[in-house]
Amino acid sequence: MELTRLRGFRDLIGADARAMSLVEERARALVERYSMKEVRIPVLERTQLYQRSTGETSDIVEKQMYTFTDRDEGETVVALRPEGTPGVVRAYIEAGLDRTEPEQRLFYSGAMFRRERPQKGRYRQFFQFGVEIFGRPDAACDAEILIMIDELCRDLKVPFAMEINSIGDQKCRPAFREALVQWGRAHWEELCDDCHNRIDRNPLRLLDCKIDAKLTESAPKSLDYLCDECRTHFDTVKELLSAGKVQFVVNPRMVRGLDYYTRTAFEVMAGGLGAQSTVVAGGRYDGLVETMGGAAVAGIGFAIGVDRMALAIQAAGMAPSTAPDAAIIAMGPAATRHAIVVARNLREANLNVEMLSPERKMKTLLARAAKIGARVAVIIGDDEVARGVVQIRDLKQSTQREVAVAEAARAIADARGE
RNA sequence: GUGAGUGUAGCUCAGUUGGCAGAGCAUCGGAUUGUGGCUCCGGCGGUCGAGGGUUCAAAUCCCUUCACUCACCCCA
Repeated sequence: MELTRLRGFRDLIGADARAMSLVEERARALVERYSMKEVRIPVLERTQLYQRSTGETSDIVEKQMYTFTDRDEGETVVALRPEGTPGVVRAYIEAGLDRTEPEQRLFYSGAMFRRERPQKGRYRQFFQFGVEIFGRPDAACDAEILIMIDELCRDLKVPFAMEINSIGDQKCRPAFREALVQWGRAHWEELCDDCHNRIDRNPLRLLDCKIDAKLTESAPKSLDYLCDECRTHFDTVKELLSAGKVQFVVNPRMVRGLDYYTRTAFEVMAGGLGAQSTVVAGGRYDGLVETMGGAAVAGIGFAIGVDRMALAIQAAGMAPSTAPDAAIIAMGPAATRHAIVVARNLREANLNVEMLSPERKMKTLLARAAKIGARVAVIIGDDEVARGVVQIRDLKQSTQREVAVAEAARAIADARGE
Protein backbone atom coordinates (compact mmCIF):
# COMPACT_ATOMS: atom_id res chain seq x y z
CA MET A 1 0.00 0.00 0.00
CA GLU A 2 1.59 3.24 -1.10
CA LEU A 3 -1.02 5.80 -0.05
CA THR A 4 -0.45 5.49 3.66
CA ARG A 5 -1.18 8.08 6.30
CA LEU A 6 1.38 10.79 7.00
CA ARG A 7 3.88 10.36 9.77
CA GLY A 8 2.54 11.49 13.11
CA PHE A 9 -1.06 11.52 11.87
CA ARG A 10 -3.36 8.89 13.29
CA ASP A 11 -6.41 6.92 12.29
CA LEU A 12 -8.45 6.11 15.35
CA ILE A 13 -10.89 3.28 15.00
CA GLY A 14 -13.35 1.91 17.53
CA ALA A 15 -12.24 1.92 21.15
CA ASP A 16 -9.43 4.45 20.61
CA ALA A 17 -11.79 6.91 18.96
CA ARG A 18 -14.40 6.29 21.64
CA ALA A 19 -11.94 7.18 24.39
CA MET A 20 -11.20 10.49 22.65
CA SER A 21 -14.89 11.28 22.27
CA LEU A 22 -15.52 10.43 25.90
CA VAL A 23 -12.95 12.99 27.02
CA GLU A 24 -14.53 15.61 24.78
CA GLU A 25 -18.06 14.78 25.89
CA ARG A 26 -17.22 14.94 29.58
CA ALA A 27 -15.25 18.14 29.12
CA ARG A 28 -18.16 19.73 27.29
CA ALA A 29 -20.64 18.73 29.98
CA LEU A 30 -18.22 20.13 32.56
CA VAL A 31 -17.73 23.55 30.99
CA GLU A 32 -21.45 23.92 30.46
CA ARG A 33 -21.90 23.49 34.21
CA TYR A 34 -19.45 26.36 34.54
CA SER A 35 -21.54 28.58 32.29
CA MET A 36 -19.04 28.73 29.46
CA LYS A 37 -19.83 29.48 25.85
CA GLU A 38 -18.41 27.71 22.84
CA VAL A 39 -16.19 29.46 20.33
CA ARG A 40 -15.31 27.91 16.98
CA ILE A 41 -12.23 29.32 15.35
CA PRO A 42 -10.39 28.64 12.09
CA VAL A 43 -7.80 25.93 11.70
CA LEU A 44 -5.80 28.21 9.41
CA GLU A 45 -4.58 31.64 10.52
CA ARG A 46 -1.89 34.12 9.60
CA THR A 47 1.50 32.85 10.69
CA GLN A 48 2.09 36.26 12.28
CA LEU A 49 -0.68 35.62 14.77
CA TYR A 50 1.36 32.87 16.38
CA GLN A 51 4.64 34.70 16.05
CA ARG A 52 3.21 37.62 17.98
CA SER A 53 1.47 35.65 20.74
CA THR A 54 3.16 32.30 21.17
CA GLY A 55 6.61 33.88 20.91
CA GLU A 56 9.21 34.27 18.17
CA THR A 57 11.76 32.17 19.96
CA SER A 58 9.47 29.32 21.01
CA ASP A 59 10.13 26.01 19.29
CA ILE A 60 6.52 25.91 18.20
CA VAL A 61 6.91 29.03 16.09
CA GLU A 62 10.51 28.51 15.13
CA LYS A 63 10.39 24.98 13.84
CA GLN A 64 7.13 23.16 14.44
CA MET A 65 4.48 25.05 12.52
CA TYR A 66 2.99 23.87 9.27
CA THR A 67 3.33 27.19 7.49
CA PHE A 68 3.08 28.09 3.81
CA THR A 69 2.33 30.96 1.45
CA ASP A 70 -1.26 31.15 0.25
CA ARG A 71 -1.91 31.71 -3.45
CA ASP A 72 -3.66 35.08 -3.28
CA GLU A 73 -2.22 38.37 -4.58
CA GLY A 74 -0.98 39.38 -1.16
CA GLU A 75 0.80 36.03 -0.80
CA THR A 76 -0.37 35.81 2.78
CA VAL A 77 1.78 33.56 4.93
CA VAL A 78 -0.54 31.21 6.78
CA ALA A 79 -0.18 28.37 9.27
CA LEU A 80 -2.18 25.45 10.60
CA ARG A 81 -2.92 26.33 14.22
CA PRO A 82 -0.36 24.87 16.65
CA GLU A 83 -2.49 25.87 19.65
CA GLY A 84 -5.86 27.44 20.35
CA THR A 85 -5.28 30.46 22.55
CA PRO A 86 -4.01 32.94 19.90
CA GLY A 87 -7.00 32.26 17.66
CA VAL A 88 -9.45 32.68 20.51
CA VAL A 89 -7.84 35.93 21.60
CA ARG A 90 -7.90 37.18 18.03
CA ALA A 91 -11.57 36.28 17.65
CA TYR A 92 -12.38 37.93 20.97
CA ILE A 93 -10.76 41.19 19.91
CA GLU A 94 -12.06 41.03 16.36
CA ALA A 95 -15.62 40.68 17.65
CA GLY A 96 -15.05 43.80 19.77
CA LEU A 97 -15.75 41.92 22.99
CA ASP A 98 -12.78 43.48 24.76
CA ARG A 99 -14.66 46.81 24.61
CA THR A 100 -18.32 45.82 24.66
CA GLU A 101 -18.45 42.83 26.99
CA PRO A 102 -14.95 42.14 28.24
CA GLU A 103 -15.91 39.44 30.68
CA GLN A 104 -16.18 36.22 28.65
CA ARG A 105 -16.00 32.53 29.50
CA LEU A 106 -15.19 30.58 26.36
CA PHE A 107 -14.25 27.03 25.36
CA TYR A 108 -13.12 25.39 22.14
CA SER A 109 -12.30 21.93 20.90
CA GLY A 110 -10.41 20.70 17.88
CA ALA A 111 -7.29 19.58 16.08
CA MET A 112 -3.95 21.32 16.42
CA PHE A 113 -0.84 20.72 14.32
CA ARG A 114 2.83 20.69 15.20
CA ARG A 115 5.54 19.12 13.13
CA GLU A 116 7.43 17.31 15.88
CA ARG A 117 9.05 13.91 16.01
CA PRO A 118 6.22 11.59 17.07
CA GLN A 119 6.32 9.51 20.22
CA LYS A 120 3.87 8.18 22.78
CA GLY A 121 1.33 10.92 23.49
CA ARG A 122 2.81 13.26 20.89
CA TYR A 123 1.41 13.41 17.38
CA ARG A 124 1.60 15.90 14.57
CA GLN A 125 -2.17 16.28 14.59
CA PHE A 126 -3.50 16.26 18.11
CA PHE A 127 -6.66 17.42 19.80
CA GLN A 128 -7.08 20.02 22.46
CA PHE A 129 -10.10 21.00 24.47
CA GLY A 130 -9.42 24.46 25.84
CA VAL A 131 -10.94 27.10 28.07
CA GLU A 132 -10.23 30.85 28.11
CA ILE A 133 -11.69 33.36 30.55
CA PHE A 134 -11.28 37.07 29.84
CA GLY A 135 -11.82 40.06 32.08
CA ARG A 136 -11.28 38.26 35.38
CA PRO A 137 -7.97 39.30 36.98
CA ASP A 138 -8.97 38.00 40.41
CA ALA A 139 -7.51 34.98 42.16
CA ALA A 140 -10.96 33.42 42.60
CA CYS A 141 -11.05 32.89 38.87
CA ASP A 142 -7.73 31.02 38.96
CA ALA A 143 -9.06 28.85 41.75
CA GLU A 144 -12.31 28.15 39.95
CA ILE A 145 -10.44 27.02 36.87
CA LEU A 146 -8.29 24.65 38.89
CA ILE A 147 -11.33 23.28 40.66
CA MET A 148 -12.89 22.66 37.26
CA ILE A 149 -9.83 20.70 36.12
CA ASP A 150 -9.83 18.71 39.34
CA GLU A 151 -13.48 17.89 38.75
CA LEU A 152 -12.79 16.63 35.23
CA CYS A 153 -9.92 14.38 36.24
CA ARG A 154 -12.01 12.87 39.01
CA ASP A 155 -14.93 12.41 36.64
CA LEU A 156 -12.69 10.56 34.18
CA LYS A 157 -11.27 8.44 37.02
CA VAL A 158 -7.69 8.93 35.97
CA PRO A 159 -4.91 8.98 38.57
CA PHE A 160 -3.45 12.47 38.41
CA ALA A 161 -1.30 15.06 40.18
CA MET A 162 -1.75 18.80 39.98
CA GLU A 163 1.14 21.22 40.25
CA ILE A 164 0.95 24.98 40.45
CA ASN A 165 3.43 27.82 40.51
CA SER A 166 3.58 31.56 40.00
CA ILE A 167 5.96 32.91 37.43
CA GLY A 168 5.35 36.60 38.17
CA ASP A 169 4.08 39.35 35.91
CA GLN A 170 5.51 42.01 33.58
CA LYS A 171 6.63 43.93 36.62
CA CYS A 172 8.55 41.30 38.57
CA ARG A 173 9.40 38.60 36.05
CA PRO A 174 12.20 40.49 34.23
CA ALA A 175 14.25 40.56 37.44
CA PHE A 176 13.74 36.85 37.95
CA ARG A 177 14.60 36.11 34.37
CA GLU A 178 17.75 38.18 34.64
CA ALA A 179 18.72 36.39 37.87
CA LEU A 180 18.36 33.04 36.09
CA VAL A 181 20.51 34.18 33.21
CA GLN A 182 23.15 35.38 35.64
CA TRP A 183 23.02 32.10 37.49
CA GLY A 184 23.27 30.16 34.24
CA ARG A 185 26.30 32.12 33.12
CA ALA A 186 27.97 31.55 36.48
CA HIS A 187 27.44 27.79 36.16
CA TRP A 188 28.12 27.60 32.42
CA GLU A 189 30.75 24.90 32.69
CA GLU A 190 28.50 22.57 34.65
CA LEU A 191 25.42 22.91 32.44
CA CYS A 192 24.54 20.68 29.51
CA ASP A 193 24.54 21.87 25.89
CA ASP A 194 20.75 22.16 25.80
CA CYS A 195 20.86 24.45 28.80
CA HIS A 196 23.50 26.63 27.14
CA ASN A 197 20.97 27.28 24.38
CA ARG A 198 18.16 27.82 26.84
CA ILE A 199 20.01 30.64 28.61
CA ASP A 200 19.50 32.89 25.61
CA ARG A 201 16.35 31.46 24.11
CA ASN A 202 14.21 30.68 27.10
CA PRO A 203 16.05 30.86 30.41
CA LEU A 204 13.02 29.73 32.44
CA ARG A 205 13.41 26.35 30.79
CA LEU A 206 16.66 25.82 32.66
CA LEU A 207 14.51 24.86 35.62
CA ASP A 208 12.95 21.79 34.12
CA CYS A 209 16.05 20.33 32.49
CA LYS A 210 16.23 16.62 33.23
CA ILE A 211 20.01 16.37 32.97
CA ASP A 212 20.82 19.30 35.19
CA ALA A 213 18.00 18.73 37.65
CA LYS A 214 20.39 18.37 40.61
CA LEU A 215 22.25 21.53 39.77
CA THR A 216 19.19 23.69 39.18
CA GLU A 217 17.93 23.01 42.68
CA SER A 218 20.20 25.86 43.70
CA ALA A 219 18.98 28.15 40.90
CA PRO A 220 16.81 31.20 41.64
CA LYS A 221 13.11 30.50 42.10
CA SER A 222 10.34 32.65 40.72
CA LEU A 223 8.53 32.60 44.04
CA ASP A 224 11.42 34.52 45.64
CA TYR A 225 11.12 37.30 43.09
CA LEU A 226 7.35 37.93 43.13
CA CYS A 227 6.18 41.49 43.64
CA ASP A 228 3.66 42.14 46.41
CA GLU A 229 0.67 41.95 44.09
CA CYS A 230 1.77 38.63 42.58
CA ARG A 231 2.57 37.24 46.02
CA THR A 232 -0.86 38.14 47.36
CA HIS A 233 -2.54 36.77 44.25
CA PHE A 234 -0.75 33.44 44.55
CA ASP A 235 -1.45 33.14 48.28
CA THR A 236 -5.13 33.75 47.66
CA VAL A 237 -5.23 31.11 44.92
CA LYS A 238 -3.70 28.52 47.26
CA GLU A 239 -6.09 29.45 50.05
CA LEU A 240 -9.13 29.14 47.78
CA LEU A 241 -7.92 25.81 46.41
CA SER A 242 -7.66 24.43 49.90
CA ALA A 243 -11.14 25.73 50.64
CA GLY A 244 -12.32 24.02 47.46
CA LYS A 245 -10.73 20.76 48.62
CA VAL A 246 -8.35 20.49 45.68
CA GLN A 247 -5.17 18.48 46.15
CA PHE A 248 -2.15 20.24 44.66
CA VAL A 249 1.53 20.76 45.18
CA VAL A 250 3.51 23.94 44.59
CA ASN A 251 6.31 23.20 42.19
CA PRO A 252 8.62 26.21 42.15
CA ARG A 253 10.50 24.77 39.17
CA MET A 254 7.51 24.52 36.87
CA VAL A 255 7.55 27.04 34.02
CA ARG A 256 5.58 27.66 30.86
CA GLY A 257 6.99 27.30 27.40
CA LEU A 258 5.01 30.11 25.87
CA ASP A 259 5.85 33.79 26.24
CA TYR A 260 2.44 35.11 27.15
CA TYR A 261 1.96 33.48 30.54
CA THR A 262 1.99 35.49 33.78
CA ARG A 263 1.40 34.72 37.45
CA THR A 264 -0.39 31.42 38.02
CA ALA A 265 0.88 28.49 35.96
CA PHE A 266 -0.35 24.95 36.38
CA GLU A 267 0.00 21.49 34.99
CA VAL A 268 -1.71 18.15 35.52
CA MET A 269 0.19 14.92 35.03
CA ALA A 270 -1.49 11.55 34.58
CA GLY A 271 -0.12 8.04 34.90
CA GLY A 272 0.43 5.43 32.20
CA LEU A 273 1.73 7.85 29.60
CA GLY A 274 5.51 7.59 29.44
CA ALA A 275 7.47 10.79 28.99
CA GLN A 276 4.62 12.94 27.68
CA SER A 277 2.55 12.80 30.83
CA THR A 278 1.11 16.30 30.94
CA VAL A 279 -2.60 16.02 30.17
CA VAL A 280 -3.74 19.51 31.14
CA ALA A 281 -1.70 22.70 31.27
CA GLY A 282 -2.34 26.40 31.32
CA GLY A 283 -2.04 29.61 33.20
CA ARG A 284 -2.78 33.28 33.43
CA TYR A 285 -1.89 35.62 30.57
CA ASP A 286 -2.88 39.10 31.68
CA GLY A 287 -0.95 41.05 29.03
CA LEU A 288 -1.84 39.01 25.97
CA VAL A 289 -5.01 40.72 24.80
CA GLU A 290 -3.31 44.08 24.88
CA THR A 291 -0.23 42.71 23.10
CA MET A 292 -2.51 41.48 20.35
CA GLY A 293 -3.96 44.93 19.83
CA GLY A 294 -6.97 44.75 22.15
CA ALA A 295 -7.85 46.52 25.38
CA ALA A 296 -5.98 45.83 28.61
CA VAL A 297 -8.04 42.81 29.65
CA ALA A 298 -6.91 39.99 31.92
CA GLY A 299 -6.97 36.41 30.68
CA ILE A 300 -6.50 32.89 31.97
CA GLY A 301 -6.91 29.55 30.30
CA PHE A 302 -5.84 25.97 29.86
CA ALA A 303 -5.99 23.15 27.37
CA ILE A 304 -6.65 19.47 27.83
CA GLY A 305 -4.48 17.19 25.71
CA VAL A 306 -7.34 15.03 24.51
CA ASP A 307 -5.14 12.34 22.94
CA ARG A 308 -3.11 12.00 26.11
CA MET A 309 -6.13 12.05 28.38
CA ALA A 310 -7.65 9.29 26.26
CA LEU A 311 -4.47 7.25 26.64
CA ALA A 312 -4.61 7.80 30.39
CA ILE A 313 -8.21 6.62 30.55
CA GLN A 314 -7.31 3.47 28.65
CA ALA A 315 -4.21 2.87 30.77
CA ALA A 316 -6.37 3.18 33.88
CA GLY A 317 -8.84 0.69 32.43
CA MET A 318 -11.63 3.28 32.55
CA ALA A 319 -12.49 3.16 28.85
CA PRO A 320 -16.20 2.72 28.29
CA SER A 321 -17.59 -0.50 26.90
CA THR A 322 -19.03 -0.36 23.40
CA ALA A 323 -20.57 -3.83 23.52
CA PRO A 324 -24.23 -4.02 22.48
CA ASP A 325 -26.98 -4.98 24.90
CA ALA A 326 -28.51 -7.35 22.39
CA ALA A 327 -27.66 -9.10 19.13
CA ILE A 328 -30.64 -9.98 16.94
CA ILE A 329 -30.60 -13.33 15.20
CA ALA A 330 -33.29 -13.82 12.57
CA MET A 331 -33.70 -17.17 10.84
CA GLY A 332 -35.07 -16.77 7.33
CA PRO A 333 -36.73 -13.98 5.29
CA ALA A 334 -40.07 -13.90 7.11
CA ALA A 335 -38.39 -13.70 10.47
CA THR A 336 -36.12 -10.95 9.19
CA ARG A 337 -39.10 -8.71 8.44
CA HIS A 338 -40.28 -9.24 11.95
CA ALA A 339 -36.82 -8.87 13.50
CA ILE A 340 -36.16 -5.52 11.90
CA VAL A 341 -39.21 -4.14 13.67
CA VAL A 342 -38.20 -5.70 16.96
CA ALA A 343 -34.73 -4.16 16.59
CA ARG A 344 -36.26 -0.75 16.05
CA ASN A 345 -38.48 -1.05 19.08
CA LEU A 346 -35.57 -2.08 21.27
CA ARG A 347 -33.52 0.87 20.10
CA GLU A 348 -36.41 3.19 20.83
CA ALA A 349 -36.26 1.77 24.33
CA ASN A 350 -32.68 3.11 24.43
CA LEU A 351 -30.93 -0.23 24.05
CA ASN A 352 -27.75 -0.78 22.05
CA VAL A 353 -28.78 -3.34 19.46
CA GLU A 354 -26.86 -5.00 16.65
CA MET A 355 -28.77 -6.99 14.07
CA LEU A 356 -26.73 -9.85 12.66
CA SER A 357 -26.75 -11.06 9.09
CA PRO A 358 -29.85 -13.19 8.44
CA GLU A 359 -28.01 -15.17 5.79
CA ARG A 360 -25.77 -17.18 8.04
CA LYS A 361 -26.22 -20.15 10.27
CA MET A 362 -27.49 -19.97 13.82
CA LYS A 363 -24.28 -21.48 15.10
CA THR A 364 -22.11 -18.86 13.45
CA LEU A 365 -24.39 -16.07 14.57
CA LEU A 366 -24.40 -17.10 18.20
CA ALA A 367 -20.64 -17.27 18.12
CA ARG A 368 -20.57 -13.78 16.64
CA ALA A 369 -23.03 -12.46 19.22
CA ALA A 370 -20.73 -13.71 21.96
CA LYS A 371 -17.66 -12.26 20.26
CA ILE A 372 -19.03 -8.74 20.03
CA GLY A 373 -19.84 -8.93 23.72
CA ALA A 374 -23.62 -8.81 23.46
CA ARG A 375 -25.29 -9.47 26.78
CA VAL A 376 -28.16 -11.36 25.17
CA ALA A 377 -29.06 -12.83 21.80
CA VAL A 378 -32.61 -12.25 20.62
CA ILE A 379 -33.57 -15.23 18.47
CA ILE A 380 -36.45 -14.95 16.05
CA GLY A 381 -37.59 -17.74 13.68
CA ASP A 382 -40.81 -18.48 11.83
CA ASP A 383 -42.21 -20.21 14.88
CA GLU A 384 -41.61 -17.16 17.09
CA VAL A 385 -43.15 -14.86 14.50
CA ALA A 386 -46.29 -16.97 14.37
CA ARG A 387 -46.64 -16.88 18.14
CA GLY A 388 -45.62 -13.22 18.67
CA VAL A 389 -42.67 -14.06 20.93
CA VAL A 390 -38.87 -13.96 20.88
CA GLN A 391 -36.24 -16.15 22.51
CA ILE A 392 -33.94 -14.20 24.77
CA ARG A 393 -30.70 -16.03 25.42
CA ASP A 394 -28.38 -14.72 28.11
CA LEU A 395 -24.95 -15.29 26.63
CA LYS A 396 -23.05 -15.07 29.88
CA GLN A 397 -25.26 -17.38 31.88
CA SER A 398 -26.29 -19.65 29.00
CA THR A 399 -29.92 -19.40 30.01
CA GLN A 400 -32.78 -18.83 27.65
CA ARG A 401 -36.39 -17.84 27.99
CA GLU A 402 -39.27 -17.02 25.74
CA VAL A 403 -41.01 -13.68 26.16
CA ALA A 404 -43.74 -11.81 24.32
CA VAL A 405 -42.44 -9.21 21.85
CA ALA A 406 -43.84 -6.41 23.98
CA GLU A 407 -41.85 -7.64 26.98
CA ALA A 408 -38.51 -7.96 25.17
CA ALA A 409 -37.09 -4.55 26.03
CA ARG A 410 -37.89 -5.05 29.70
CA ALA A 411 -36.28 -8.49 29.75
CA ILE A 412 -33.10 -7.28 28.06
CA ALA A 413 -32.78 -4.28 30.35
CA ASP A 414 -33.11 -6.65 33.30
CA ALA A 415 -30.39 -8.94 31.99
CA ARG A 416 -28.11 -5.95 31.47
CA GLY A 417 -28.85 -4.45 34.84
CA GLU A 418 -28.32 -7.47 37.04
C1' G B 1 16.74 18.26 14.81
C1' U B 2 19.64 14.05 18.02
C1' G B 3 19.94 8.96 19.90
C1' A B 4 18.49 3.84 20.65
C1' G B 5 15.47 -0.32 19.35
C1' U B 6 12.40 -2.94 15.85
C1' G B 7 10.64 -4.36 10.62
C1' U B 8 9.00 -12.26 8.56
C1' A B 9 1.03 -14.36 7.42
C1' G B 10 -4.55 -9.94 9.45
C1' C B 11 -2.16 -9.99 14.94
C1' U B 12 1.95 -11.75 18.43
C1' C B 13 6.41 -13.72 17.18
C1' A B 14 10.16 -18.24 16.05
C1' G B 15 13.64 -19.10 12.14
C1' U B 16 20.77 -22.27 14.75
C1' U B 17 27.44 -22.22 11.20
C1' G B 18 23.86 -18.88 4.64
C1' G B 19 20.67 -24.60 2.34
C1' C B 20 12.64 -26.11 0.64
C1' A B 21 8.94 -19.96 4.65
C1' G B 22 7.22 -21.73 10.31
C1' A B 23 4.08 -21.70 15.08
C1' G B 24 0.19 -19.74 18.11
C1' C B 25 -3.93 -16.57 17.75
C1' A B 26 -7.52 -14.60 14.31
C1' U B 27 -10.41 -15.79 9.97
C1' C B 28 -13.30 -19.27 6.75
C1' G B 29 -15.32 -24.33 6.28
C1' G B 30 -16.56 -29.22 8.46
C1' A B 31 -17.80 -32.85 12.85
C1' U B 32 -26.29 -33.99 9.80
C1' U B 33 -32.05 -30.19 11.21
C1' G B 34 -32.70 -23.68 15.17
C1' U B 35 -28.21 -22.76 19.89
C1' G B 36 -21.97 -19.82 21.08
C1' G B 37 -17.56 -20.30 24.34
C1' C B 38 -14.38 -26.23 25.06
C1' U B 39 -12.49 -30.08 21.69
C1' C B 40 -11.10 -32.41 16.90
C1' C B 41 -10.24 -32.06 11.44
C1' G B 42 -9.38 -29.06 7.18
C1' G B 43 -8.88 -24.45 4.12
C1' C B 44 -7.26 -19.41 3.17
C1' G B 45 -3.22 -16.47 4.13
C1' G B 46 3.99 -14.22 2.44
C1' U B 47 7.51 -9.05 -2.72
C1' C B 48 10.74 -12.04 4.82
C1' G B 49 9.81 -3.18 4.78
C1' A B 50 12.23 -1.45 -0.12
C1' G B 51 16.61 -1.16 -3.42
C1' G B 52 21.47 -2.82 -4.50
C1' G B 53 25.85 -6.05 -3.49
C1' U B 54 28.61 -10.84 -2.08
C1' U B 55 27.47 -16.18 -3.09
C1' C B 56 26.08 -22.18 -6.58
C1' A B 57 22.49 -20.54 -2.84
C1' A B 58 20.46 -14.76 1.38
C1' A B 59 14.89 -13.80 5.98
C1' U B 60 20.15 -14.77 7.58
C1' C B 61 26.36 -11.46 5.51
C1' C B 62 27.58 -6.11 3.49
C1' C B 63 25.85 -1.13 1.70
C1' U B 64 21.86 2.32 0.91
C1' U B 65 17.02 3.73 1.97
C1' C B 66 12.09 3.89 4.06
C1' A B 67 8.77 3.04 8.01
C1' C B 68 7.35 2.18 13.02
C1' U B 69 8.35 2.52 18.42
C1' C B 70 10.53 4.75 22.59
C1' A B 71 13.55 8.50 24.63
C1' C B 72 16.12 13.45 24.22
C1' C B 73 14.31 18.05 22.79
C1' C B 74 9.63 20.49 22.96
C1' C B 75 4.87 20.68 24.89
C1' A B 76 -1.20 19.70 25.85
